[in-house]
Amino acid sequence: MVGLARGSTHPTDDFRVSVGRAPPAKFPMNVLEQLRRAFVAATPEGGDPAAFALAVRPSTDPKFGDYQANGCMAIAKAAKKNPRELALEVAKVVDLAPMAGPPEVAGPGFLNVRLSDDWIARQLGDLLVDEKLGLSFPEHPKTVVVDYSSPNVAKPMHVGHLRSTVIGESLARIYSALGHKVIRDNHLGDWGSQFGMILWGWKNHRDEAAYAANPVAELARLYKLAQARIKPGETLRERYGKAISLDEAGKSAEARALFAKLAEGTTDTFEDVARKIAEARDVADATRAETVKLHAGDYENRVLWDQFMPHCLAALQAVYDRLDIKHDVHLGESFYDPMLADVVKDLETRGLAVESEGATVVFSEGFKAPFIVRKRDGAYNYATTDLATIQYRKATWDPDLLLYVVDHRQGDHFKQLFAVAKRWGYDGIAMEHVAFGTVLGQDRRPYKTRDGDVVGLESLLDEAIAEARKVVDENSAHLPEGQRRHVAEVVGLGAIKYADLSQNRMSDYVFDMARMVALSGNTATYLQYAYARIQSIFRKAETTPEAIRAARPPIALSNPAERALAVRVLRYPETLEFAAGELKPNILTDYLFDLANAYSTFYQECPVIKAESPERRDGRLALIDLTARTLRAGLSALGIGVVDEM
RNA sequence: GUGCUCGUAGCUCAAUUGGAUAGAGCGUCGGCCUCCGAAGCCGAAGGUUGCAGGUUCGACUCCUGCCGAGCACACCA
Repeated sequence: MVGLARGSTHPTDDFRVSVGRAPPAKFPMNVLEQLRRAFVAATPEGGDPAAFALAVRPSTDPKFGDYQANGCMAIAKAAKKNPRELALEVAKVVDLAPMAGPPEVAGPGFLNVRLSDDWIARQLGDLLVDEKLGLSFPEHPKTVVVDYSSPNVAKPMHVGHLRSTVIGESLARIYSALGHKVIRDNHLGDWGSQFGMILWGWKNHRDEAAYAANPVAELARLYKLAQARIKPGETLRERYGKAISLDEAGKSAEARALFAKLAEGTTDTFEDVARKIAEARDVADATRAETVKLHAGDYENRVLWDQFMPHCLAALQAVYDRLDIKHDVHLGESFYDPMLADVVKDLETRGLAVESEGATVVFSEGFKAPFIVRKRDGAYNYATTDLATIQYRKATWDPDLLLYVVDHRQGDHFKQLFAVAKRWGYDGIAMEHVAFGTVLGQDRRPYKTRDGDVVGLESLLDEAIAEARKVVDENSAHLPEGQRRHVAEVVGLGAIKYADLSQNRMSDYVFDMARMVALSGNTATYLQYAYARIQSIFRKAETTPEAIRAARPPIALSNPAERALAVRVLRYPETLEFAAGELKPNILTDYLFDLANAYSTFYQECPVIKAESPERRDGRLALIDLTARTLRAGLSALGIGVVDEM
C-alpha cells in the first residue's frame, strides 16, 4: 500500500487497539484480552509490552493448551538472552489466576496456557445470564460509515453486486454488535453516464407500453440497447483504430495496408469496420450529450430523471428486502452534485488543486496520474463526488472510520482519494478500501448465461431457495407448507451469503452456482442445522432455555468434547473483535464453523437428555443453550438467519 | 512499460500478520442410524506453499530476482 512502508503499522491499528482495549463492562469476558493484560504486567526487561501482549494467541494445536504466548523469543533475541530462560522467568512471574495456573515452557521459548476447567465453568455460568454473550461495549463507541452495495440504479443488479452488498452488511452488523455507531450508506450511482444511455434510449427507442407494464425492465432494455450499439464498435476500434485514424488523416493507401494486416484471419472489411466504429462513436457522443444536459439542468432530462428514479429505487429495494439488508441512507451521486463546485473551489483556494491540460487536478506524491476533480469540459467526476462525500460525512456524522466496500479494481482511485482527503484536512478519519475480487465464471471469465447477459441477482436467489426447498421437502415433509417455504428462504439465502463471506480473498472470485447453493459441508446450513438440533433437544427435554438460564446449573467439563465446546463458546467476543479489526467476516465464519463442528462432536459423544444425572443434564442444556445463542448471534452478525426446525 | 492484487491438496479456499507436525470443505476410499435430527459423526489417502536464492532459533508469511495469472494506468464509475 502506498504510504505504508514495510514494517509500518496496519492502517486500522489505532482503531483496532481502541476496540481491543475497550474497558471491561460488567463481565469482562474477552479471554484473550484478559490473558494479554496479565502478560503485559509480566513483560520482561527491555521488551515492548504491546508487542509482548500481541504475541499471546489461541494455540495452534490443542496439545499446546488453549492459548500460547510467543513473545519471549523476540525479546530474547534483541536482548541477546536465552529465550527458554526468559520464558521460565515469565512463567514464574505472570499471574494468570484465576483463569489458569502458571504457563508451561515449551520448545524454544513458548509459553503454553491451559485454562482452568473450574474457571471456564464459572465463566459459562456468568455468560448464561449475559445477553451480550461476553461482549463488552466500549466506553467511547466509534462512529463508522460503511459504504457498500452502491449499485448503478439504471442497471439491474447482478451477481457482481452481491459481494459488496453482503460483505458490507456483515461488517456493519459486526461493528454494530460490538457497540459502535454504524451508518450504512448506499452511495448510489444515480448521476453518471449510464443515465445518459437511458435518456438516449428513451428518446430514440422507447416502448411506452413496455414501460407502463414494467418500467425498470424497459429502462434496463434501453440501457442494454445503448451498450449494444456502443460496445462492439469500441472493441473494433481497439483492433483497427490506427488504420481508421490513418484513413481519416487522408492516408488512404497506408490505412488499407495496415487494415489488411490487422484483419488477417477475419472476414472484416474496411468499409464495414469503419462504418461500425463511426456509428458507435455517434451513439456514444449522443449518450454523453444527454448526460451533460442532465448535469447542466436541462429541463426535459431532469423531468425524466425524476420520473425514472422512483422506479429504479423501488426495484433495488425489492432486492434488499429479500436479502434483509437495510441501509440507513441512500445518498447517491446526485445528492452531492450541488456541492461539487465548492469542493473544487476550496481545493484551489488551499493550493491543492491546479490547472493541468485544461483540467483541474490534484497531484499527490507517489502517484503518477493526477486526481482529476474537474474535467477539461468543466464537468465534475466521481473523484469530486467522493471528496464531497467525505466532507459531508465529516460534517454530518463526524466518523472515526470510513469503510468502502468496493471492487478491488478501484484500488488506485481510493489510494489517491484518501491521500487527497488527508491533505485536504481529513487526516483524522481512518479510511479503508475493503476490496474484493471480481466475480468470474468457472472458465475464469466474467460470469455470463448462455445468451450473454450477466446473471441477475434475483434469479440467483430464486435458484438457491429452490435448491433449499428440495432438501426441505425431502427431509422435513412433516412441516407445514408455510414453514417449509420460510425455511427454504432462510437456508437458501444463508447459503449464498455464507459462500461470499467465508471467502474474503483479494483474488478474483470464481462463481459456482453449485457451491453457492450447497447445503452440506462448510456452509451456513451446517450452522443452522446445529442450531435447529439444539432447539429440538429443548423441545424434547420439556424445558426451556429461559428456565435453564434462571436455574444456572453448574456446568461440568469432564468430557473432552464438552470442554472443547465450552472453550469455543468463550472465544466469541475475541473473535468478533478480531474480525472487526481485520475487516474480515471470514474470520467469523471460520470461528462459527469451528464452533458448530465442536458441537457436532459433542452431540455425538455426550448425551444431553439422557445424561447420567439430572445435574449433568441441566449443565449440558446450559452449554448447548450458550452454543445456540452464539451461533444465532454470530450468524446474525453475518446477516444470516436461523430457524428452530428445518 | 509502470503500479496494484495474487499463485497453498485433483477442485474451491483457510492459516490470528514471523511460531511448534501448513488446515477445512467438495470430490475419492472405508466405517457409523433398535440410542437427543445422517443437512450429521469418525477415519484414510492426497503438499518441495509457482521457481531460485537470502534474512534467523524458526518463513506460506519478510527481502531480492525470475515464471505465471488477473486488474488498473489522467478527463467512465
